[in-house]
Amino acid sequence: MARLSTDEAAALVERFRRQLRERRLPVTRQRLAIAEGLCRAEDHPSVEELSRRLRAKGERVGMATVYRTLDALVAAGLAREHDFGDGFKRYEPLSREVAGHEHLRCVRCGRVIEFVNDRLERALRLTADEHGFVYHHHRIEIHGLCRQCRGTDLGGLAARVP
Amino acid sequence: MARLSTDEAAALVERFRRQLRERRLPVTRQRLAIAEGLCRAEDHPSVEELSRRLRAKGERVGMATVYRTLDALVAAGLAREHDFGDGFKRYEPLSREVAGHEHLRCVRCGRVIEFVNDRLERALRLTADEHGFVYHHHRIEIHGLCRQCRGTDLGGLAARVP
DNA sequence: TTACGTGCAAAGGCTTTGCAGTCGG
DNA sequence: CCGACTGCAAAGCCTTTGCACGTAA
Repeated sequence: MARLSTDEAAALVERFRRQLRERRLPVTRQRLAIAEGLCRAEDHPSVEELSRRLRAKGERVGMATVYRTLDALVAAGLAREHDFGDGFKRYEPLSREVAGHEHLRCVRCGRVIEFVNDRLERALRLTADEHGFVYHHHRIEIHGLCRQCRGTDLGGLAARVP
Repeated sequence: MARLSTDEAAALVERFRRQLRERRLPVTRQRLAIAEGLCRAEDHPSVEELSRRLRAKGERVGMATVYRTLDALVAAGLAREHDFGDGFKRYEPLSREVAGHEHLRCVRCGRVIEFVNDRLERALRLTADEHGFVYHHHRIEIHGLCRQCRGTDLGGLAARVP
């Protein structure tokens, strides 16, 4: 969930550090910087964006390392990967304390906000079961025009054939 | 919806043809072939796959044209675009007669099956509204292991840190 | 010291674009 | 005939990979 408390963020980084140590893998400055950068995020940054923020803080980290570390965080269950159809992936920290949540995205400005609806989630698990599937995960996104953008939009999204 | 009846498929192609004529745009052999190829599909083909099927039928159509025509079909509201996270987009014909539907995808073999749940859809519209969004569209996907694949899987998807 | 990580640049995979030739209306 | 389309190849974007060097343990 974006916007972790300071404690949650610290705990998440600590878990990452522990996982690395347990596996006898080097805990590098870069890995910690990336994990911390992600945990501090209040939104769902892309690799590019996260990289930019680290650079702004004076951290020198190559893009490839950001990609590799985010993959590791996702594999470790400490981060979540999203593709909202912007043409690139976005990431968010995944705290144990915080329940699963879904996303509402503005088609105009790209703003993403979160919401929780347990009933929805239960319904999806049930549906998977009804069709003989073993549930793994799901994806729910609502795309629309946010409050700030609705005034601006004048129907420019009408269907058109090139 | 994949698996359109012959009538629905013909109607969809006819609507495409009409839209083109109305806009004084050329109705080309390629465009019709692509529209028909998509309407005949029983699944959710990628550009690559659709292209391959056309070629198999003896239709010579360049990839760029397939991309451009699918964009046109989507913009015209006659097709739907999906990104199930395979690294490429997939398309399906969108018939007026058929209700909206969601997708259930096998994480192992990629098979996609469809289901309808009006209650879910209403809940999403309501949620958008509650957050001050003007609803545009949504996305619901369930990822799991299908009946055929569940026997094969032995937990090889466990989290791991590289 | 040694195995793994890092950074850079090159390579990949899908999609878009530029342009000369072609064709529908 | 004219404007739009097509096909090819080149370019674009995001992401992954190869490799020499650096560094945590």
